[in-house]
Amino acid sequence: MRNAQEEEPPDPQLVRLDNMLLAEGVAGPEKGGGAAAAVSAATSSGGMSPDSSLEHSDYKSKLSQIRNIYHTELEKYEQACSEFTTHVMNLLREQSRTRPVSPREIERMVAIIHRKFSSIQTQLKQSTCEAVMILRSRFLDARRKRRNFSKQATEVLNEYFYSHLSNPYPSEEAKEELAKQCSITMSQVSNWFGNKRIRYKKNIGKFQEEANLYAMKTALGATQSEESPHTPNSTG
DNA sequence: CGCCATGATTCGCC
DNA sequence: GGCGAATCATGGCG
Repeated sequence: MRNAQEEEPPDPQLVRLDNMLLAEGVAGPEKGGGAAAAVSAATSSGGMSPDSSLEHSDYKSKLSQIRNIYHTELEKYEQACSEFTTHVMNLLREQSRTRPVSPREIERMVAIIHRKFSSIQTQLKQSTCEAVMILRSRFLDARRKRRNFSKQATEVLNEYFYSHLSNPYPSEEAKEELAKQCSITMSQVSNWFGNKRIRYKKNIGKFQEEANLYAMKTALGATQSEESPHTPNSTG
């Protein structure tokens, strides 16, 4: 305890950890709001599939589990820190009967103790962050759970894309309609069109066959304007 | 298993 | 906030 005397600025690593725990709703003020905010932040761009509410609540319960552990541990450390501090103060008080103890020395001791305990807290924060990251990658990274859309959904999307090939940018209303028809979210519709536009542009030749197919389909749909029960086309 | 298709995410731009 | 581009990670087929 004699060394480590120099004043260190706030550890950027620690600040980073604090920010992250706050963002994840682990270190936030209260339970419900924090976790919900973290989830909504994590799903801001990619909509979650509608059937993921079960996994979603699973995620929330696991996150609050992590949160509880974090808080009890943190509280334990803080309590231990203050207990140890008063203990050392008592020792110093005893020593002051036999030798001079300057206020500066007391100050220094307290600072050293706090530094030690805060380094322990940093470890706690680090492992908590790690746990949250693992949880997130398991539950919220939709890339790990990608499922191809149904053939019918892809058909609906392709029909729109190729019949609006000159301007394949569906409006909000159109996206909503497509999402409803395909039983997917609007974010997924946006993702699909984003991917489709860039991939179509990159290699128009590869999509020529597909383009012709859907051009023909819409042409047929326009002339027939009705579909018989057994034809596989679904121009609606 | 290797390869490509595909849905989702990230980053930079406006 | 939406978009293009690059990238990630999985699905699916041979």
